[in-house]
Amino acid sequence: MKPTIKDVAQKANVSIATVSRILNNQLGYSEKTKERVLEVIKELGFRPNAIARGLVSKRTKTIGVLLPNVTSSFASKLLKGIEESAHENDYSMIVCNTDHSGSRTLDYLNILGEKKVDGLVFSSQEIKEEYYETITRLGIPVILISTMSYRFPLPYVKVDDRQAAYHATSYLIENGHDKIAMISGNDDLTGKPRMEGYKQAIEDHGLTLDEKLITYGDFDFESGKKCLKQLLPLKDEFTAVFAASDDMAVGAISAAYENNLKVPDDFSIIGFDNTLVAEMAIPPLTTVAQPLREMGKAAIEKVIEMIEKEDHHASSSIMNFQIIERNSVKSLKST
Amino acid sequence: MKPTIKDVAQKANVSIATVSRILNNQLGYSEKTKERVLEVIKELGFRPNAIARGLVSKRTKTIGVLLPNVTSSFASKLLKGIEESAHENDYSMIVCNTDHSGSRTLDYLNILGEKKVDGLVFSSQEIKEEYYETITRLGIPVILISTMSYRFPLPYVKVDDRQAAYHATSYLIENGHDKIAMISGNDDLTGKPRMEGYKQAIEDHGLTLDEKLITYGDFDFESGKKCLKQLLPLKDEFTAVFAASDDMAVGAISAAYENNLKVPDDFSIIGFDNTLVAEMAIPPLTTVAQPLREMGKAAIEKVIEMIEKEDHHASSSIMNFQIIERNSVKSLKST
DNA sequence: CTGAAAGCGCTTACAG
DNA sequence: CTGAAAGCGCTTACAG
Repeated sequence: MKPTIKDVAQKANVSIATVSRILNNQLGYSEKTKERVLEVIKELGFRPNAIARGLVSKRTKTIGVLLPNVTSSFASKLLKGIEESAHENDYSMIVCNTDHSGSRTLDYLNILGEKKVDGLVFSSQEIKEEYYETITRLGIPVILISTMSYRFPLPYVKVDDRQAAYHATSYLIENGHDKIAMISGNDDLTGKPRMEGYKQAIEDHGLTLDEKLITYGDFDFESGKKCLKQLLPLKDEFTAVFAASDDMAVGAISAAYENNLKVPDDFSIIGFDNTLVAEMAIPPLTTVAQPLREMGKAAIEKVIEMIEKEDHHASSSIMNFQIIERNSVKSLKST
Repeated sequence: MKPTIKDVAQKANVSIATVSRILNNQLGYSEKTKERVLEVIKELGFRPNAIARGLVSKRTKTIGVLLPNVTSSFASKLLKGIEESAHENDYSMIVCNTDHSGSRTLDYLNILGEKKVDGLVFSSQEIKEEYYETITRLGIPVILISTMSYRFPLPYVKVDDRQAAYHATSYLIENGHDKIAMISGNDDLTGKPRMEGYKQAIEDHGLTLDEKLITYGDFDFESGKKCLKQLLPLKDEFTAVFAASDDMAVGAISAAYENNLKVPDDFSIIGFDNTLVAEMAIPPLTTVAQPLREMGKAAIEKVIEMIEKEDHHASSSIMNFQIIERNSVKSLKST
């Protein structure tokens, strides 16, 4: 049997209260007993039972992470930042793939509640009323990543999508493109603001918006392919495309390749996120970078602060984006 | 305050034992009291505290998952299979990024032990003696994915790397390539058997092995680039390359692109894994598929069976690989 | 069919 | 500086 606190107390000739105090770096024991107890602990290979500890302390040192899709390169990079920072702070993470399903999300929320996670990180999904209700019922702090809610006042960590999209589009325009298509997301969360930024940039630069050139995907690779195929008949009406995610941008490049079109010779493309696939693409993808790792880190630090201060309010953070120039955008200026 | 089992017992006029029985679908209560209790539970919005439950039942319904790198496309796809299957079986997963570090791995193993996970999934890492010792000490079942150990008898789920590599290499040979370079992994786990399969295929087909054409990476994108650059001066001495991972294959394609070399015109390449990046590559990558999702699923099912049967022994599974033909290999036959 | 009680392995007042 | 005791929220013999 694995040793418990009782075993070490007995062997060290002290009460379990004393062992507990030593374990938790509290006051109330002599240096001598501390040494003795520590020695017994090592001797026995004793490890405190976090479950028992959690039951009384009401802290499990674990955080629930909800994502719509673990497989996306967006999630991969985010997860890395979250994991790193959680581990640094002695927290573990339970990761949940919601698959964008409402019932799955709710289901997970309840499970996470039963498992008494100390806090929640919720990424890239709209906060439905029912989610908000059950989160509130759970009574634990939440931080949103790459999403926010006007209705529900939850703190978030994100980039200003509208502004970032504005810059991405402007970048294309500054490179001499005046007919720009868009592969947009189909949601209100990030799809819409990114599209608005795109439209605004076109307008501000005195170009005319062509709604035909706007196409809607779901941020994934396949949808990027599909969108580009939709755009194909209109090939002569644009010279560049702005994709609302790297995965979609790479999908577009892939569909172009299938149709013997080359990027950036036949058209330029700029992505969004700066995930690993952006580097991996042929040609390497010019994109607007979201600092995914830092965002994960910031989110974890915020929840932990909320947990430890027992204050479920936190400020939100707008992180900086940045345009990473690689080889998928051709300048039309010098030609 | 959140309702406890006591609250529902009181309100339903029964003992907590009865509530517990109903909660756990045991025998020993009338249909009438069951209904009443269930109603109270709903009324109060009662959810059992999994921590308290875990303390007495010794089951937490959570599994620890250790991976060297969550960001890799290999891990992404695997994680998806693991998550899906865990959730189907009402288990949660704590994911741990070991970063290939021994101390981190050990650290995590201990934390997972303290948190009383019911089982462990350990992927893509060598089992060092100290790992094995602490795993044994924890007394919970483990399943290995894409790794195994001759010294320590732990059940695993993997593909036969040697055989798969043999087939990948043979595939190139059958397509008319007789000078084949390799971008190998630098470890004994999967790197070595894949290289052996490669060598064997070359030998069996009566070709001559050229050690100069073997180069060593660490399975990641960057190392694939680096390896291809090493191979560049030898460009005329091979027509195809076998890369031990898709990430490295894509890295190689990327480095080729930088050097104005085209795949598959200037050389052919076959990868290993069939992760999402293989589909995303330009050209789409021909590769030997590991059924990553199924492997994750099989692993979870095995641990759960071990957990529930309280028998820490399980059979290992060799999963089937498959060559997925896409566009990165050119046939030299018809030319 | 049902309840009282012990106990899981800890932490935390309380008392000395 | 230290210990006895209560209690966290459950499950599980045991007894009826």
